[in-house]
Amino acid sequence: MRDRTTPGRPREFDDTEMLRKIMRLFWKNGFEGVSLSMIMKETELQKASLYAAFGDKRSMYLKALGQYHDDIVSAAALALKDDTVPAEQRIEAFINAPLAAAQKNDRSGCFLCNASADQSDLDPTTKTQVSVGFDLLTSALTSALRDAHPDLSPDDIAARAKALLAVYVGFRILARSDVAIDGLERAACNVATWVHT
Amino acid sequence: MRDRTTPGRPREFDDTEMLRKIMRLFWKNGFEGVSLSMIMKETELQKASLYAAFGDKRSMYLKALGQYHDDIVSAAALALKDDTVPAEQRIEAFINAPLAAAQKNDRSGCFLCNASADQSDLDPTTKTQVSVGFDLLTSALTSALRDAHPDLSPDDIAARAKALLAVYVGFRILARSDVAIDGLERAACNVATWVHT
DNA sequence: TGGATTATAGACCGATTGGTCAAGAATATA
DNA sequence: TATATTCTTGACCAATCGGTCTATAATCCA
Repeated sequence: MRDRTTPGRPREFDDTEMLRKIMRLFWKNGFEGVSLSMIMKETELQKASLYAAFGDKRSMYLKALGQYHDDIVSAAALALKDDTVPAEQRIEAFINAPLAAAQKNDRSGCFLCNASADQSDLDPTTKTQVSVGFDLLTSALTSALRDAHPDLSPDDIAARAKALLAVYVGFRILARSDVAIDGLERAACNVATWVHT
Repeated sequence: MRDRTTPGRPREFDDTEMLRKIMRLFWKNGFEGVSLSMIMKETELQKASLYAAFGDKRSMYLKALGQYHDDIVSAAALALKDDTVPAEQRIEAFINAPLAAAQKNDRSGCFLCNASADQSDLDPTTKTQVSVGFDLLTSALTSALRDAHPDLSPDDIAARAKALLAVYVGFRILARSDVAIDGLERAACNVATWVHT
């Protein structure tokens, strides 16, 4: 809820909660694949309330992307930096997450990846917001790799981090259509050996 | 043009040529991001002609995806199997293609990857068609890897092929939003060392 | 209690969506 | 030349699109 010392009629819904519902819609269907009427149905809010709270469709999308950043990307980055877990194990978990989700028949993929494919070339604001997300993951991967291989040069670390991010993104996209998850699993094991050396 | 012994008024346009224009639209904007009026403008055809030739919007999309398969994916697969070029060089060229395109400021990415992110979870026919494309690339990568490492087991080869495909797809998606291409380039060098050992 | 302020409900808007239809134009065959 | 067949044109369709507006309801502060 919002600050309850504000004058006027209080908002009857929780902004963040509604943003999460909107997020799931855009995540699954892309920007153009979501209509205002879908959002109204999902949130059970009237159009005017949505506009008053979040602005037009584009800024709903961007705010939904921001929510994904706060909820999902940040958590993934934190997990990658959690030094109570062995570094290599953290990285493996990150790389395996897309396959684990697919095995649970969750084919929604990664909103960041979907948005990059869907809107980054069309809307500059989306592009920068997606970049920020990828940058956060890159820096988290970097710090995990540094823990795993203190001997490697910063350049090597950076290159490996980007390569691992590419594998992650690739898995996310492939898992959306590739039915043969087990094939990807063996690929993940292969990547794991790259990480270990 | 089509068979000229058909009765009736002859078609005034080349199907494949128009399909390529439609392909570029869907490639860049996704399924919902393209309207019939955009297609009419791009092809300079009337709506009814488009429907008569290609069916409704969904089958235009699928036919456009098929055209991408015939034009682009097949060519990439052939290049990967071209044994007049050293196997490792073929693979490197494949992995570098996304970055080379991005450097030329071509951020359209890969239609297959975009379609996987955009429509695979929504339309089963798209999903299988995308899978077919990815399968072709996988088998081409497999044969290149076999040439490069005749000593490796088929399982190892298969795992590496999928991992490389994931890197390729990841690069394609990242290049759509990631401005720092040089960072990805060092990552590609890193992947190259994986290929060589 | 009485403004001032903010939120909700739902009618309303022009524009655009994907898709169809009827009429005419261009070809092949007979 | 007549007819059957196919293609092109452009009007036309209901439905939906994103977005706005007005009236009313609910709250805060004085």
